[in-house]
Amino acid sequence: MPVSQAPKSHVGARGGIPDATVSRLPMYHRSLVALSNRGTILVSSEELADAAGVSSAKLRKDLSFLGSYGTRGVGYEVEFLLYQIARALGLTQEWSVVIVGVGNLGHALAGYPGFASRGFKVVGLFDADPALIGEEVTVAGRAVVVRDVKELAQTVRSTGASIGVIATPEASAQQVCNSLVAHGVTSILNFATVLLEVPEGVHVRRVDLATELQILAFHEQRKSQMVLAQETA
Amino acid sequence: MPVSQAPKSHVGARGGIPDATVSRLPMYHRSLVALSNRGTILVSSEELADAAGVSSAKLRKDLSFLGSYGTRGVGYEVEFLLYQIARALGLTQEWSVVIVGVGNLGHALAGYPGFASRGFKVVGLFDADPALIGEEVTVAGRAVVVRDVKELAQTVRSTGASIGVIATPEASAQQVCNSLVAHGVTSILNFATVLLEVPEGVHVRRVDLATELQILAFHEQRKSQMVLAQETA
DNA sequence: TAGATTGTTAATCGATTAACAATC
DNA sequence: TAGATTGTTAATCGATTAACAATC
Repeated sequence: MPVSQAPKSHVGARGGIPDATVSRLPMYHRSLVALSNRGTILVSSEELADAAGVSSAKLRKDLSFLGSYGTRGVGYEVEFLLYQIARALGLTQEWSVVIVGVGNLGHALAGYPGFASRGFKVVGLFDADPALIGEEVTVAGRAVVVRDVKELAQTVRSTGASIGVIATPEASAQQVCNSLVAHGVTSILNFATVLLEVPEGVHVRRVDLATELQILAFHEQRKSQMVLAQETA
Repeated sequence: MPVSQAPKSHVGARGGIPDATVSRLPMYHRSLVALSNRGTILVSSEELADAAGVSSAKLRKDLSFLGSYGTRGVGYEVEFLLYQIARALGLTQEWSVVIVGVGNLGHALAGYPGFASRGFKVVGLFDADPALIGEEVTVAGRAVVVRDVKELAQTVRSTGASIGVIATPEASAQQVCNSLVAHGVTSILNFATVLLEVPEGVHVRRVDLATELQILAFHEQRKSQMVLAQETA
């Protein structure tokens, strides 16, 4: 009884790109940019998968969710596929971003060259520390002045920024988050250790440096245990 | 025909903790530390799951891979569970870490308070820039001097550091990685955009700020598309 | 004993993979 | 036509979830 027609197509078809696939699209995008810079015209799924560090089967499956952008027996046109992935990710439009917290991490983020090249425009830098307010930070060649976090509302409203980055100490993260959300930000990248409470519809991604190190430690420990087990055996 | 006995138990049983579970252990650890600081003695799976932002079923399933550390009808002892998770993650031992690349990001990492409190000791800071070499950076109350990346080998050997953090520009990342691996580092946290080539047995985790922002942009775009679709309908 | 909560089971779901038909 | 490579299928695998028996 083949009843497997409707259920899967609901997810796989129009619009619904699996999370696992979305998380790999930036890698494909980056690999294609590198190929493009080298002047490569065509690329096979095998070559691109190699560059991105995945299997060719996975790559083809992933791309199939975006559409049918290759040519059988030939491969993919680099520029065309690059555009299609950029479009799927939303990189063909400009996104206004505000960064709250301009300590070392905030500085690192503001100076990150990967932002501007992918359509992210830092329209505001904010901090609560008077020592930092007024400082000029060079972001993608433009000078951006660090402003008081109290002026956040105005900037978010006037620029229509929909993405906010929180790089503050833990203690102020939730408060900053509330303020961002209240003024129209609906996507937040959180570098603070706390789990943010947000209303439904607001998307939060948390990047925690300690988490990454801890996972690394776990694997490191497992290695030494394996060595020990071998010695015992 | 119930043949499902051996296959699953191979992964679920001794030692083999699923990747998805490992990735959540740091969150549980953090939540337990918070509870411990508040003086909480006992916690139920429901409460802890809430604090960590997961379902109680998922939490109990995750914890069951570590062992049976709760009491039915009662809950989990905070201090005991905290220790067990720390032990599983390898946080009961000290890990020596070297950080290569002491720009804004490297500074942010070195100054990150979450390192020392979880047993990570920064034993070396390295850079290739003469302007940075010699600078004293305060790491967990100790002064650590930034040294020339050429002296990396000596420090890794003498301290037995097994974890390396790469916060260099893209161009030097692979070279630094090779050097780390050559001198005994077997786990690497990579903040550079490139995909590092490493020999088998070396564990690499990559954290890419641009990737995170791109995934955020994807979801943000999907929201606006949904709004558009609603308006059309 | 009655109430509470864990640890485990089994069903479901989503992601991965290998194989290959479609097609350039 | 022969060779190459995509896009899709179907099988497998791992993760999630709800329900509940075990047990404090």
